[in-house]
Amino acid sequence: MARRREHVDVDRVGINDATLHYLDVIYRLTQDGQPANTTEIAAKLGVTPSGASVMLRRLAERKLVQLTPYKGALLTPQGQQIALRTIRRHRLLEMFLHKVMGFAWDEVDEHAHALETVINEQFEDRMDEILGHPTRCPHGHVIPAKDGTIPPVNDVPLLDQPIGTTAVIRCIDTDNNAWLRYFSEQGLVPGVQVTLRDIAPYGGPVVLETDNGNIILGRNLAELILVEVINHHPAKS
Amino acid sequence: MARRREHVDVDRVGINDATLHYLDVIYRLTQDGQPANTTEIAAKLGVTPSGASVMLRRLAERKLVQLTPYKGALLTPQGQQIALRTIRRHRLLEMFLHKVMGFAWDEVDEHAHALETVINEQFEDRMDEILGHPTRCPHGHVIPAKDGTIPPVNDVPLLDQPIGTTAVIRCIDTDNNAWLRYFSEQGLVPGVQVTLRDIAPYGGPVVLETDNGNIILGRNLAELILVEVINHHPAKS
DNA sequence: TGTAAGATTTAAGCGCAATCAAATTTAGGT
DNA sequence: ACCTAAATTTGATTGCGCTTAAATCTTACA
Repeated sequence: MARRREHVDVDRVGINDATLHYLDVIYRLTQDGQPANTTEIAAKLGVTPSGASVMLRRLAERKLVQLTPYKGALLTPQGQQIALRTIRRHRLLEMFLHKVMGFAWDEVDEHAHALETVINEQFEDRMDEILGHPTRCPHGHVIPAKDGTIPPVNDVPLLDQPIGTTAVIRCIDTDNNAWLRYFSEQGLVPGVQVTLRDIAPYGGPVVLETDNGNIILGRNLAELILVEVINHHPAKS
Repeated sequence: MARRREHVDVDRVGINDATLHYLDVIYRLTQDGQPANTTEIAAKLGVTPSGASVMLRRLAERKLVQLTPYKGALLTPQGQQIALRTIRRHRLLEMFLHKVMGFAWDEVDEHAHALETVINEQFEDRMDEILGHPTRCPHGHVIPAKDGTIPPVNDVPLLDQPIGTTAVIRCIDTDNNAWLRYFSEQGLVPGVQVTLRDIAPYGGPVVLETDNGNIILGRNLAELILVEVINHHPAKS
């Protein structure tokens, strides 16, 4: 009989807080295809490298992580499945906290982090339904499906586009709350249309045109903006 | 300088999950003024009596519990303050889960229990505001104020009233989910008006009149109904 | 190629909340 | 007053995630 794609039972006992946070961090650090360093993982989790090293061995014994000693850690398919489920819950929570509870988009990460490991499938499904099955978190990160599938997106960095490009912001790719607050104060949030007017040389500032006038942004912030391009050579009106 | 009534900082580090659950359970078991037994506490928490015994000693060392060995445990004022804060969060969560998220009233306790120890003051305040500062949970239990004050209520057991009494249901005083589901199926929820028509002798059933006709209820269920009396001798209309 | 710096792992131990088994205290009935 | 049953505490141990300190591996560079 054909084996239908199933989602893992991440609510089963034996997978606890700490495990979920490790898998979450390792997932994010291995997005580039490279194994995650012990020290990097430890730093993200706020523990010492030796503590992380021990924990990584345990995760490897549980077949959640593929560990090459002294080289780094990757997630096994099973570990990735669980990580994606936690990330799904995190991003659904962020959306819920923002849209339903009215928290600012720079406040939601903290709350979502605390809640992501204690809610269960029923809670997850309820949020999903209330929100109308959203595909993105408030910052624009894509929400993985329950089966671990990642809906396709074609977000591209705004700064990779030629001057004159008009595009719609799809994601502000940072977890720095101060920066997020600044972005929203400038009106730079997903869904807003911008035109790239200038990129000053040698890491200089970037000028964006919006419906509310021009915005000058430092390069480090501007490169966090991911967009969907509308046209590269806007006709003069 | 006059010392204003302050609420404790229950989010401070050093008070963890387990502690909060113990204080919560002890609070409920000591509502009658009697110390809580080690075995009772252990049963409510799903641990062995020996485990509870050790934990109680630790809580006593931290001055959260007043422990008399072999006799039982009471909460200190500080322990009570923390317990009430947890209970406040639990009942606000129940209200939130029911009113905002649409969970049935027999589903909310489970979710609230998982969440009550991980949300913080900001989350608590946000729920309180969204809900319009409710004073009761969906089952009718009163929600303690942030400073540990308990709003006055004058709920009385329906079965303590004489036959013929008309009253409004204020609380269904049980945490048995199956019973709760049955109550709501019968339309017996807080706010509903009922008239006590009969109490059969020797622990027999009870007859209640509602807007939707008569309801016959087992004694054990009927005695869980707390009410506010409207009149003891209703005039025939 | 040797070596030093940095990253990583091992070793020993801690704190917490459990467990089981054994010892102890309490309370009730004759 | 005694003796037994039930409740409770103590003692020894476990699992987990963490710590610091010491040992070991890797890498880059002179």
